[in-house]
Amino acid sequence: MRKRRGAGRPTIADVADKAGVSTITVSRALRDPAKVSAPLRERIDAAVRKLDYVPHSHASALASSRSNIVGVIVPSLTNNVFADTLRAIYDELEHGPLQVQLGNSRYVAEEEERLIRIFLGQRPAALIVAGGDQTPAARALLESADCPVVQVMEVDPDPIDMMVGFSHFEGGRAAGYHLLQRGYRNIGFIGARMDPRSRRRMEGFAEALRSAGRYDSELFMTTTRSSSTSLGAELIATLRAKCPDIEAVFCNNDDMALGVLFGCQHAGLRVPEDLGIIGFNDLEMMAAACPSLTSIRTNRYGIGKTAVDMIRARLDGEEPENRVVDLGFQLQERQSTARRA
Amino acid sequence: MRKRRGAGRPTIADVADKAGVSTITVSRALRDPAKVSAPLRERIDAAVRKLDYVPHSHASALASSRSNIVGVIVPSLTNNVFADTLRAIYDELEHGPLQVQLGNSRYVAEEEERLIRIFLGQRPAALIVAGGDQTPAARALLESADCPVVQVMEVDPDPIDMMVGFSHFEGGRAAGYHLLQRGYRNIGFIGARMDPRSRRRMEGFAEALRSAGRYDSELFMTTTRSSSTSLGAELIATLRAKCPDIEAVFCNNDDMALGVLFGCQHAGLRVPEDLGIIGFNDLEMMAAACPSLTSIRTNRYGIGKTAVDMIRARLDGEEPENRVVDLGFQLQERQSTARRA
DNA sequence: TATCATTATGTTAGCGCTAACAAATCAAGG
DNA sequence: CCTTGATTTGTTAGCGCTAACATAATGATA
Repeated sequence: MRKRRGAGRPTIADVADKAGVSTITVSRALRDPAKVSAPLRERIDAAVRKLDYVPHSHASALASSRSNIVGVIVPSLTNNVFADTLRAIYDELEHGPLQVQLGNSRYVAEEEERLIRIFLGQRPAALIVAGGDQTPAARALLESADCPVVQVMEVDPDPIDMMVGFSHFEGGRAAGYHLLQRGYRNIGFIGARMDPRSRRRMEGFAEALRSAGRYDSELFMTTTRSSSTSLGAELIATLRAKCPDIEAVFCNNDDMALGVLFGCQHAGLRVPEDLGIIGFNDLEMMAAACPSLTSIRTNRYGIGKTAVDMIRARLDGEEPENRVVDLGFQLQERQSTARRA
Repeated sequence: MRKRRGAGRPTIADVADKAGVSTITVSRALRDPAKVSAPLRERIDAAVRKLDYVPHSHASALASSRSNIVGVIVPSLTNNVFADTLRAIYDELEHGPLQVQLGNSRYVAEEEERLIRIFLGQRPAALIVAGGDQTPAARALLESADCPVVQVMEVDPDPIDMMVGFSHFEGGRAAGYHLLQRGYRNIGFIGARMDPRSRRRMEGFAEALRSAGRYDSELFMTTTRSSSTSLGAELIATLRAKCPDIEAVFCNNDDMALGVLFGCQHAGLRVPEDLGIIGFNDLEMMAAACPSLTSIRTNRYGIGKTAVDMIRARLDGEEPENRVVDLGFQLQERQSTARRA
C-alpha cells in the first residue's frame, strides 16, 4: 500500500465533502462568492470555518498559472525612503488576496536581474521595481513578463510598462535655485552612494548653479560609501578643510544632511549663518531638528499607493489613463537655509 | 481539441527532452547535482541555459508539499530596528534557494495571527516572528506548524520553538543604573508606542530606580502614539512643564532620544548638564549627534543572522544546542550622560 | 564468473487546485 | 406544456513538479 503524501491540513475536497458539494463549487465560493447561491455559500463557509481550511496557494497558482504574489524589488531595506513606499504597498495590499514578496538588490544591477528572474519563475501577479536603470537583460525580461510592471521612485518618458515617481533632476535643480535665491554664493554638494537617482539630483543641482554662473566642481564631493549621519559629518569636515569659503551645501539625502548639521555643531559653526544646509526627501526628523532642516519633500507613501492602484486597475482589465505618473516634490523651507539674504 | 493552458515558459519536460533524459533526472540535477553523473549533469545544465529554464516554484512546492519560503513577520517596516534584522535575514538567505516572504503586523496581535494563518497556508520552510507576545491562537498555530519557528528580538525561557534576542528588561535596568551612577537624581522615562518590548524596558528601568529609592511615577510619561523625533521633542517639553526639576530621561528608543535632544536645543537647555539623555538600540546617528547620545546597543543584525543559522541547522537535521540564544546588549556611554558626578 | 551491494536512471502516480466543457436547474413567454 | 436563454452546479483533465517504487548499470567480493 502506497503512503499518501502530505496528509496534513484539510483540502478543498474535505470542505466539499462536508458541505455536500463539488470541489469546484467550493473553489468558486471562495474566489467569487457571487457565482454561488446563498444557501450553498453558507454551507461552504460553515465547513471552511469548522475545518479551519486555508487554501493552498501553491496549488492554486499552479492550476491557474497565476499567483497572488506581487514581487517588489528595492535597492535597500535600511533606507527610510523605500521603507515608506513599502509600507504603503503593504497597507494597500492588506485587504486583498495579493501577497508581497520583497527582494533586496543592494544597489547591484546584476542582483536585481537575478531577483527578476526568480520572481518571474513564480508567475507573479505584478512586479514593482525601483527606478529605471535596469540592465538591458533585466529590461527585456520585464518587457516580456505577462504581468503588470510598475517602476517606482522615478519618472521617465519611456517606461517598461507603468511608472510612478518624481524627477530627481528637477528636485536637485529646485534645491540649487533655493540656495541661490537665499543669497548663498559658494555652494557645494555632498553625496554618498551615488546611485543613479542621487546622480540625477546632483546633475539637476549642478545645472541650477551653472545657470547662475556659480558652479564650482571643487565644492562637489561624492563617495561610493553608503550614506549615514556620521559620513555626512565627516564629509563636511573634509570639504571645509579643502574649501573654507563654502557657504551652503546640498546633501543627496536627509541622513547626510543631519550629519552635516552635527558636523557643524561639533565644529562650532552656526547654521544657517555660517553654512546653509538642504537635504532631500524630508524625513520626519528634518522638521524637529535644531535648527530645523530644509529639504525637498517627496511623496514616498503616495508612490507606493499609486503603484498598487495602477496594478489593481490593470488586473481589473482597465487601462490606466497615464502610464507615467509624476507625483512631484515640494521644497520645505526651514531654518537651515534661512539666511537673511 | 482542448486548448492547452499556460503554454508559456519552458518546463522541466522541455529540458528533459532537449537533454535526452527523464524529467526526474532533471529535477535531481537541479536540486542535488551529486545524485546525477557528470555527463548527464552537463547536458542538463546546457539545456537549462539554452532554454533559459526557471523552475516553477509553485509546482515544486505542491509536489513536495514543502515550499522554499521563509515567512517573516515584523510589527513595523519603518522602524530601523527591524530593518537591520531583516537586512541580515536577506543577506544570509541570498545564496540559498530560500525566499523571504515578509508580513507587517503593525503591532496588532490579530493582524499577526492572520498573517501566520496565511503563511502557514503556503507550507513555509520556516517562520520568523518578532517577539513572544502572540495571541494564544497564534501560539497554538505556530506550535503545531511542521517547520522551524524562530522568535526574534527577545529571550524567554519558554519559546515556541527557537528564540534569539536579548532581554529588554535587563536593557532598561542597565539604562537606569547608568543614570543613577552618573549622579542623576530626578530621573524620568519617555515612551512612545509602548509595545510589549518597550514596556519591558520601562519595567526594568523602573526596577533599577526603585532599588535606589528614586522611582517617581510622575516622571514617567508614555503614549500609544508611534515614536518619532518630533514626538520626543514634544514629550520632553510636556514633561518639563509638569516636572521642571527633572534631571535625566531614558527614552524607549533612539528616535525619541534624538527628539528629546532637539527639544532641549530648541528650549536652550544644555545636554548633559541640564538634562541627561539615554536612548535604546544605538542607531548609527547616536554617535554622530552633537552632543553624542548615550544608548543601549543591541545586535540587531546578529539576531537576523543567528535566526537564519538556526533555521538552516534545523533544516539540515541538526538540533541546535541552545533553543534560546541571548545576544545581549552593551551600554554605549557618550556625551549626553557625561555629567561630572 | 556468479552474487550481492551500491549507484544511476526511469516509470508512475499523484500533490491541491482550477479551466474548460457539460449538464442540470430555473424563469419567463408563448 | 414546451421552448429558449440565463444561471447554477458538476465532470474531467491537467497545471509542473517530485515521492515512491522499479529497474538498469556499475562495482566489489569471493
